[in-house]
Amino acid sequence: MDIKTLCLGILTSGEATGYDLKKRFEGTFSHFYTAGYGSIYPALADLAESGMVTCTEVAEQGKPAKKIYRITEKGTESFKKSLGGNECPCHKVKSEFLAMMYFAQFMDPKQVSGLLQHRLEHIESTLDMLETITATDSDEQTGPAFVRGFGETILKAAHEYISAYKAEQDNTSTSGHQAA
Amino acid sequence: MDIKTLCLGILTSGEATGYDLKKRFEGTFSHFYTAGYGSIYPALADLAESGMVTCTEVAEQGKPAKKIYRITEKGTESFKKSLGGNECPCHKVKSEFLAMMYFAQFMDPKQVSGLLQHRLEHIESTLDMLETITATDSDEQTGPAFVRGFGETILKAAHEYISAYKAEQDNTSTSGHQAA
DNA sequence: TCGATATACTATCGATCCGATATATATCAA
DNA sequence: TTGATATATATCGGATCGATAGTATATCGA
Repeated sequence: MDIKTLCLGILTSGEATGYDLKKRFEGTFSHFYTAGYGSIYPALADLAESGMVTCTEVAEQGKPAKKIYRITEKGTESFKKSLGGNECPCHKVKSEFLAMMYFAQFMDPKQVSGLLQHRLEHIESTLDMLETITATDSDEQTGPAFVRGFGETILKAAHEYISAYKAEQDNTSTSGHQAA
Repeated sequence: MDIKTLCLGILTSGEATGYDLKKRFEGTFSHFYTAGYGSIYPALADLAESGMVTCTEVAEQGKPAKKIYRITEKGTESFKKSLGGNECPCHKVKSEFLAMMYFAQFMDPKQVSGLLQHRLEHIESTLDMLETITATDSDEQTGPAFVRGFGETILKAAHEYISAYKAEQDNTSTSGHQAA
């Protein structure tokens, strides 16, 4: 499931511009997939070239021309095929946060606490975003619902774990000494 | 926290070859960071060139020569500095699994069930690995303990969520119709 | 004893991808 | 009027990664 395939998948639910796709990646998708313009535009160009999507340029007053992409029948076929083929889709986590935490012994407690706090806030804002989407989108398909629920479950578990650890840590370090 | 920094960090706990580092990435680190030889060897070469590590080539009977890397004082300094600097370490998930599940409506229930099953097994084996490590490593530092605990928590939450969904799904699809 | 497979160790290439950046305009707030 | 912010395009250089290759030993089953 590379970016090209994923873009194709999103386009099955309706036409979109590159900009629109980016919005999607910043929203519902942000908790399990990231993609910037540097990936999206080349992907769309490739898809257009191989006939998976059509591109219609629409001139607009004052604004730069839009390029609206629509999936073709060939594109839909190809998308379904790539869903069926590949047996073992990977699930990768690349966390600089955990990498840093692994070396917590090299940091002072205040910094560690800040790191944890920062992560907690990030988790909270992602959860808020997921909730907003749920409230808005009333007729959610089973797939998107599963993925959103997965995100919520994992984020809540992470939040709880980090909170508990942080509380313990903050207690230990304040009772023992006074920092500069 | 790029691969170079991370390799440097691992080397703070003792000398290692590129092969050793790969083993580390396949073990404790696998649930939050991945790195292959294509990243590790160039990283080590860079680190050696900039004086962060030294490289000692040791000829061995029958086997190819080992290159043992050791962190220098400059390297240790640099590592601590990079831990202190950067404010916002990211935590990214890139999941082909969730990307596919998002489009579950395009797949037949059997395939979805297989996908979920496969993921469950993968989670189970990762959990087993983490447990084995805990059992082996008796004096675990706070950092590694936090990271391992984080992994266990998240993996267990994911397992529970997927199991519950799968059970429900398998029930619905078998009672309703007979597949070809 | 032959071939397969695993372990130990090195290394690189091509493809992919991604962050940062540039360009343009319109609107909204200070 | 200055400067954010939103809409929309696009690309480049660099990071990274998966796959692959090479070399030697040891074990294990047929």
